[in-house]
Amino acid sequence: MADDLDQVFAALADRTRRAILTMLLEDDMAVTDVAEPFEMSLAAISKHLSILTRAGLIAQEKRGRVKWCKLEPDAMRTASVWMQGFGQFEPVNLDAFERFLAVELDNDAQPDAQDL
Amino acid sequence: MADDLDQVFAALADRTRRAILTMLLEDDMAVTDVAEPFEMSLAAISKHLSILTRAGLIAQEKRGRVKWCKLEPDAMRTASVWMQGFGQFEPVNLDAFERFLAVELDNDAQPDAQDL
DNA sequence: TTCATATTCAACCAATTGGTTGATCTTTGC
DNA sequence: GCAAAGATCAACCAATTGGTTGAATATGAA
Repeated sequence: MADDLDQVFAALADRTRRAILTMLLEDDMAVTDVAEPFEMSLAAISKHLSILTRAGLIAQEKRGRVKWCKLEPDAMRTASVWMQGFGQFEPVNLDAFERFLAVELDNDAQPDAQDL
Repeated sequence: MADDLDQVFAALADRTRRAILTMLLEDDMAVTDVAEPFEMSLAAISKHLSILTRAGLIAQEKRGRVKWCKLEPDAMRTASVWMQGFGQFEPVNLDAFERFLAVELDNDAQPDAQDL
């Protein structure tokens, strides 16, 4: 029922899942390692990961007993193109992104610190 | 609790709301006119519009008894920048966008046709 | 074989979402 | 003043979401 954009935007509309994507930007990770920084059960993270997978934002590949998660950056393109139609955003401002990313990493990927 | 990105992405994760934004791309509209193409109560559209407003994606201004809705394209910039960090998207491909928009207009803004 | 590790499944729960209907409020036109 | 139009509010409902816990299912290591 829900189209691709529904799933991509819905997947992105959660702080935990965005933090996961940001972590995966650095490197591929196993499910347990993805879960480590969060104050939340492994099962919850597992659910988040399947939502991200269904949206096509990540891919999961099982090797042995470990399931590796890696970013699928292509999946965001359609959504990104959709959004760009609504403003004349200057072509990728990487500086702005780097600054934003730093903040996101502080706020999201270290829930212990933010929840005080 | 939910930060700005939460609200923007959550607002975009709904076909009806995306259709509304697409309609507003053409021109500012009154609430009743926004509601007209949808098979849904005015109250439902009113809720969608307040979600879009809370997310900062549109602004509503009351003139007389009519409330005008207009796009606030700036609000999407932060989200767009966030997304662009995950892929090396070629600088705005307007052709692709135009094609995509045509499809969105057919599928979303004319629910009668799509629901057959 | 046996034990531990990696991950998911299943059932449950509270909160949120997207919709409805009917009442309400404000503004306009006669 | 009064009725109609524009829009929201309030109460409700079913479905979904984001989390929990405990059991189940691999797989790897000893």
